[in-house]
Amino acid sequence: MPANPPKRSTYRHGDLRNALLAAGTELAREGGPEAVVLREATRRVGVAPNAAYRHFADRDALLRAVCSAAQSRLAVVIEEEQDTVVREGDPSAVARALLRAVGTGYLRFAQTEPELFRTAFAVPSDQESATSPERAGNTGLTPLQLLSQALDGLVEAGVLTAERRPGAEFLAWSAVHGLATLLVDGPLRGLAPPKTDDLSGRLLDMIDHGLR
Amino acid sequence: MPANPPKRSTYRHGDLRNALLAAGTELAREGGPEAVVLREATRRVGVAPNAAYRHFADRDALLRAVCSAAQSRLAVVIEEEQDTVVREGDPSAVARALLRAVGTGYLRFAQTEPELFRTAFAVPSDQESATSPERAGNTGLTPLQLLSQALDGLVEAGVLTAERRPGAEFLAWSAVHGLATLLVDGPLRGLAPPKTDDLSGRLLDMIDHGLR
DNA sequence: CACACATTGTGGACGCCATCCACATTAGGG
DNA sequence: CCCTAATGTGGATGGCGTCCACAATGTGTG
Repeated sequence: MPANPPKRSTYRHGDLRNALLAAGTELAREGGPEAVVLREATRRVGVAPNAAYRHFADRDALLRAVCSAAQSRLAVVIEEEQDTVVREGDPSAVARALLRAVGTGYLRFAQTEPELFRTAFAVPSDQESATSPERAGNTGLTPLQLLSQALDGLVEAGVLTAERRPGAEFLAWSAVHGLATLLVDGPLRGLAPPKTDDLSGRLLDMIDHGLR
Repeated sequence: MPANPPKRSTYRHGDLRNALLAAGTELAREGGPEAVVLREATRRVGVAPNAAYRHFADRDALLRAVCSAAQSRLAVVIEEEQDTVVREGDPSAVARALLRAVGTGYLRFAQTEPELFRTAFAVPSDQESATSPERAGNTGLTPLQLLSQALDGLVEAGVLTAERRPGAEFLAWSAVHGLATLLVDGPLRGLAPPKTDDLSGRLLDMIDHGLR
């Protein structure tokens, strides 16, 4: 007999959509996308299962919202990483450091919040959703847009030729995303930080070198 | 009242484990890992749901078996791609072509059988399972081992220094795997073959160039 | 050759989940 | 102040994974 269920005094909750989103995100953080379960989310919020249907069409809609929130978190982590870059001196070095920061932040997020990272990519996206404001960080840019911006910077700084620019985001993204998933899900799971940092560094070198 | 259910004459099935594995693989091919459902697999085989438990500890065990089968398919596709490489002339060119074939086969599999590809990486693996014979192709090597072999070839041919060799499989794998998932699950979903081939080619160039 | 026993398949039940319909409660606008 | 639309509740349905008891069958032993 749990006295726990956070009973409301009011019949209305007042902010149920956000509360469910938060609960769902917490579930995702704990157990990945499979753990985002409607009934459990409503339970945690202290509301009947059906109440969720007033705010989300179905479980998948909730999962999509959680996914967007996770992407937004990822964007913020990348932004934080980019904020540590000193923007003085050789412009081409700065541009390269800003690109590198995208990868570093991406990989840091994957390793710090593996389940949330998995959730961020659990629902198939497309070109549209990859630029949806819901998935943006503090700068208003999504992870993909932050990457694109960094690559534009490379061109401006003359590090990358305009000819090689189109589609370069997908090459860089592929490499970083691939390593992230191998570290989180794949055979590299549970690799210790010194080794992971080495691999990450070498991968970013490969991009830096191979993109040109 | 479906007259369909393939009734057996014998009480014993005879090869239920394999039949379930085949049914599960078919489900995966149609709908990815989530579609690998015990009850549906038993239904297709014409057996009671519980019968599955004589051969698999639980649903997850079946999924793991399907996953291994999918990895094995992937290995075969890579092998097929490598078989098209003419092994004459400049040894370094051959070595590089053999590495390229790994990537090409990998990406071809992902695009040809997207759901099966997703399933192949649905269950978290580790260093051990990545070399399990269950995941091997006709040569007895798993996808990861085929890649390692190709990289060893690069060193032998003098294309890659021994110093850069250790861990190189994870760099190359990251890039290819990342692109594959972006094409299957991510924002590149539904990209048309001419464009995907272009991207794939450029990615493999990036690896070829950036690994050294 | 018969019979006990381990193996393999069946039937039925339980609890969890997503989802639907009908109903209850409440906030706000006419 | 009351009517209506929005929001939360209760109860039901059907699917799923899994467990237990039981039935059918293959097999090795005396």
